[in-house]
Amino acid sequence: MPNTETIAVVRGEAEIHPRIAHLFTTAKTEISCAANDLHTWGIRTGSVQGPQSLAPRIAEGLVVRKLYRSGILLDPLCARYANAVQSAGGDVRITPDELNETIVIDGRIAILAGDLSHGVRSYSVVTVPEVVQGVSSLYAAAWRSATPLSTWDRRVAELREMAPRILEVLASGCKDETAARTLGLSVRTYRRRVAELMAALGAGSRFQAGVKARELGLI
Amino acid sequence: MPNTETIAVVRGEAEIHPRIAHLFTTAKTEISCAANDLHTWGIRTGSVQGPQSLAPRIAEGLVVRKLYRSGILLDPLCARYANAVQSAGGDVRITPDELNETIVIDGRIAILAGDLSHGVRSYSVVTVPEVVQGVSSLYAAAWRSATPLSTWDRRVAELREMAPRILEVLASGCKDETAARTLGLSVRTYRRRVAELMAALGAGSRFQAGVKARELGLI
DNA sequence: CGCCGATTGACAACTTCTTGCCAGATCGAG
DNA sequence: CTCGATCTGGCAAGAAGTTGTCAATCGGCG
Repeated sequence: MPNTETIAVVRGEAEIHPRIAHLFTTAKTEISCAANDLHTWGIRTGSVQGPQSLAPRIAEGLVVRKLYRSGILLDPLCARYANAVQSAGGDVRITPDELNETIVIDGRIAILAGDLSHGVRSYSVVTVPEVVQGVSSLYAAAWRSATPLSTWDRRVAELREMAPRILEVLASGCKDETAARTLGLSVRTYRRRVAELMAALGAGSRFQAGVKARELGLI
Repeated sequence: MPNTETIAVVRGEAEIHPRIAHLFTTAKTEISCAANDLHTWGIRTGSVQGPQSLAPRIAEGLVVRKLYRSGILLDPLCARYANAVQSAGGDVRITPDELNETIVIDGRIAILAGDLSHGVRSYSVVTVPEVVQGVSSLYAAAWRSATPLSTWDRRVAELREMAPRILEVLASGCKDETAARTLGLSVRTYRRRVAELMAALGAGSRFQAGVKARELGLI
């Protein structure tokens, strides 16, 4: 077998981001991407070109699918990016569930993001047909159960506006009564907002919500 | 006035870490440092030399004072580093309070860490005598109210060992009863450990604890 | 061997949070 | 102008978390 049909492990963003950028520019039929945030695949850092650059190729038939966690919609920058992908002709869906961060290119190459180890993240670049097929199936399943961006964005647009202030008072460690007063809301309404934030973050406890908010750079 | 007596603003770690490294090697009488974590001043990333390199100069009379947040002692690497500074002849104190991250060199230069802005941190490098004096005074006040490392470390040594597992179940979002069972503890004991963690992190709510744990890289 | 200090687990009181329900207010469409 | 939809705030029930107290256990020390 040609040695391109292997699994390569790449360590660190400096290594993986140029490869992704290259793969994105050479993709012919399909780019499918699942991300918990806009950092993993070099989008936030600008390592990958803006979605506008894909528009002509989408018009020519390139299929672009982006699957994101709902939590990222709480960040105005991320929300704007996701909408830009949609405007460029890409298809964007949102899920509240934790995602296995994945990229599939042309049904032939799959990139899977591993765990952080000593501050460095590993990525597996796979070209074995059976493995790529399996990863594609998993992606398709997650895609099917997700919700269109427009539906989610309508829901979180207002929440996004007040999310920074809510997260700030939550992160200050004070009680709901104090937080509500600080924001000029009733306790009930404040608690509604917190519940919405937790739902958007996919968090089952306030501790978990704090961790996720921090991970997403919302705090 | 010589233009060295100014305030310079430096943006980004790549800029500030080499300067700090240089200042550390040229310091004559005193290095005072306050850090909320071991990342801000380039310690965790290795940009600054290990504490052993200071030992000969400490023996010659260089005074090294390090003031850290109690939360960092939950990280074995950080705890080891702090103890190494102490072993090298430095003086290390611990506070549960939030710190204004500062370095003072020879009572003549002060470096203050600002807030993150768009993922980049600003640092102010100050040589104006009056300002440096004021910063030194603030540092001294925080130093006086802090506790020796040995006292704190005795307290958190056992907590440090089980902190990863506790933080992991906390971050999973499950209830205390479930978490306790997962760790093989009673609910009361689990809650004692969580309370100790929150105290070490200086957190008043679980949400705040989640944020701080994530910031410290404990999760 | 006995005593003492530390720790654990059970129980409980209290606080804080989660969510449902309902009345009233507001706003937009017909 | 009316009506329906939506949101807010108050109230409340229940769940989850916080902390105190006490009895039991264990290990170390004299």
